[in-house]
Amino acid sequence: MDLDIVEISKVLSNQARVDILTWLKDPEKHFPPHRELGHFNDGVCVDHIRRKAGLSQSTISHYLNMMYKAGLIAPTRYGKWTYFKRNEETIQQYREEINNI
Amino acid sequence: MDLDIVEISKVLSNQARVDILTWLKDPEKHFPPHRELGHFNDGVCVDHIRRKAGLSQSTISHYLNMMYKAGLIAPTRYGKWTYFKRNEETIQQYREEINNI
DNA sequence: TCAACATATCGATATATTTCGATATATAAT
DNA sequence: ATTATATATCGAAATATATCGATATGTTGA
Repeated sequence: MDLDIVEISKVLSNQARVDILTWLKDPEKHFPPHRELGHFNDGVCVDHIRRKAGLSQSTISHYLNMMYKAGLIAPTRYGKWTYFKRNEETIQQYREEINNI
Repeated sequence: MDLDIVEISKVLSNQARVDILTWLKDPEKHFPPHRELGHFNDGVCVDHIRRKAGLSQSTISHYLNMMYKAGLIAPTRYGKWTYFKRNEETIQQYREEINNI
């Protein structure tokens, strides 16, 4: 699992994606509760992220997918909802790479 | 001095620029000595970086300029040579920002 | 002053990213 | 079955980035 620092840096080259990543750090603070789920254990649903970011649904879906492919977030599907939460392991690995840069 | 995390991430979104930054960490290891200057106290001249990276002179100049504008490196001019060295302060600030992400 | 050299800037083209609306897919509710 | 809802994918246009060769600028040395 060698981290691709360039790929992760591309994710972080966009303010909306940086915002999403930091919002997901503390969902209670940044998002309304999920109606169907009483918690944020698996992260936040795409629609909440879309509303908060103010971007189109397709753009958000695309951003989340690239963040997922870079290993920064992980999806969980419950019925028709997809929840995304941070993948702290990759984030920590990126921190360590940056510490060596 | 609020660090622009997006701007710095853009710099790091390219392998050649990441390489340059890491090479500059240990010039003795990565570059031949300067003919006119017996040291790397002010960093490494553009032409050495160009040779090592294998990119055109204009591309290297452009990269170094964007790295400079992001605050990651600092130039020193001696005669016709420009030497670039790392700006550890900004690099450290970026590390700290990433630690909070 | 002039030629040679190091670097910066300009202009151009190819590729990548951003962002959207439209459409497809999957699930849930009626 | 049909409709409504959530998300994903597709196709496209606008903008940005990558990268080069050519040219300009500044400096040194003959």
